[in-house]
Amino acid sequence: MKRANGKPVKPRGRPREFDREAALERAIDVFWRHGYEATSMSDLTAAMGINPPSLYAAFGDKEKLFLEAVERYQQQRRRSVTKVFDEAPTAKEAVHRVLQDAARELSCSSHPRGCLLVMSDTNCSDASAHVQSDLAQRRAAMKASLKARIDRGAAAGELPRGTDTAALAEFYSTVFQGMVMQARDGATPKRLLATAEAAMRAWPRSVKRS
Amino acid sequence: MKRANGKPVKPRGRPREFDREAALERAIDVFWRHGYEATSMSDLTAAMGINPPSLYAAFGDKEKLFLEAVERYQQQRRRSVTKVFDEAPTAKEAVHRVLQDAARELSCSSHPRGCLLVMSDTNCSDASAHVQSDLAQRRAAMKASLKARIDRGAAAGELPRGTDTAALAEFYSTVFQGMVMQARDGATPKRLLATAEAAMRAWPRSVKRS
DNA sequence: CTATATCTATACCGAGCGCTACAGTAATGG
DNA sequence: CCATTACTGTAGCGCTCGGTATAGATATAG
Repeated sequence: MKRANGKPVKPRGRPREFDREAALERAIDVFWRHGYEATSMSDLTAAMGINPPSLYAAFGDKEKLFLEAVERYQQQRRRSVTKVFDEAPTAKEAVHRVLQDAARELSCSSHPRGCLLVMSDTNCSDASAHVQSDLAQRRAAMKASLKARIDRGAAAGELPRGTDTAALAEFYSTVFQGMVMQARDGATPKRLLATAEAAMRAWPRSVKRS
Repeated sequence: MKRANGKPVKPRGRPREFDREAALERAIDVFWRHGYEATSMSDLTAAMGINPPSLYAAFGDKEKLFLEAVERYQQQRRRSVTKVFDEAPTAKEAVHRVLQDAARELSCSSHPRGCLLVMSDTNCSDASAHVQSDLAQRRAAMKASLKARIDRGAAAGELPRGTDTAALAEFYSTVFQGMVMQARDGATPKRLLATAEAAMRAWPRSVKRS
């Protein structure tokens, strides 16, 4: 909490006893496992180790808590993807590494299977339309950043002339989202890596037979 | 309703007034839109045009109704896929046509987006573990039948020696499931078809450079 | 110290959940 | 015609949902 001049403001009353960030991490885990609607407030309070009023005071309501969890989750993911995009020498190598990382992450045993951003708003009643559109926008942004990296490669002459970079980004987004669903069904890192390798065979090759 | 000897048994009391199959079709539509848990009994009775006791008498309970809806949905899908598998001259052509059909079906405006089998148990509480494992088995069976068609092509010499047909089936299942998620986010038939074409570029090519 | 602010825990709100008991009705078999 | 059967709609069961009012405790500011 800071003032407009940047100086931190000491909160007046009794300070919060639980660690807000740690509680948010617990919430991410529960939403990750069951999605937005199928996670109940009592699931959340139990996992976060706090009582309902503390949750509402700290996070607003269930929807705000979920969106904050999603934002935090996405920040972490974005960091790793951005790193790969920056460090990989070519667009192809960038996509390759992102898929390889995804294969490992999606099936990692230290957290729930799959991807919070892709899965958690799949089964919703009409009451959660706002959450659904928020996540859809985030997914669209992911796809756009992938396209931007591919466009950078295209501008560097890495791709055949006239390559449809939007379609290419769409294809690799599709493969990623498919890998998420496979991971949900228990796919091993090995099998996911094999799928990633197969997907890379679809990368456009220059037509050299002229 | 038939007796053991195959002779139809006339039901004794007052016959049901609504069309059981039509009601089941309506139920499929609702589950397709919202998934298993996010669909409420009142959603179902409203869509099916019947009252709760009629629903329970005809279908058992919510879980039985859902599983019957899934079975009927899958029967229809299986018919079309089996037809393509039988008629296509090669495994590659079979996979190609299945993906093209999927691109059209998944984004068809005459029914909900996406695929009931892939999506409807994504966000579940622990109470629906049985439904989840049932659907996971069905998805595994779909993948197995795809592998069987690819194996048939491999046996006919269509694929390079040593091709991992299980990995190939897994890859195209992954692409299909990814297309389902793209369709859920509003992908057009055109974009889905482009993704299907991209996926076909990953089909194994014989190494002819010797 | 007092006044204030915000924490904590308990207990509870109205609403909706999946499901069913009940009463009334209507079509059948004998 | 009557007994049987299973339909129909209503009304409500116990339970959980997301969310909150309340009361007591505790750390701050002045």
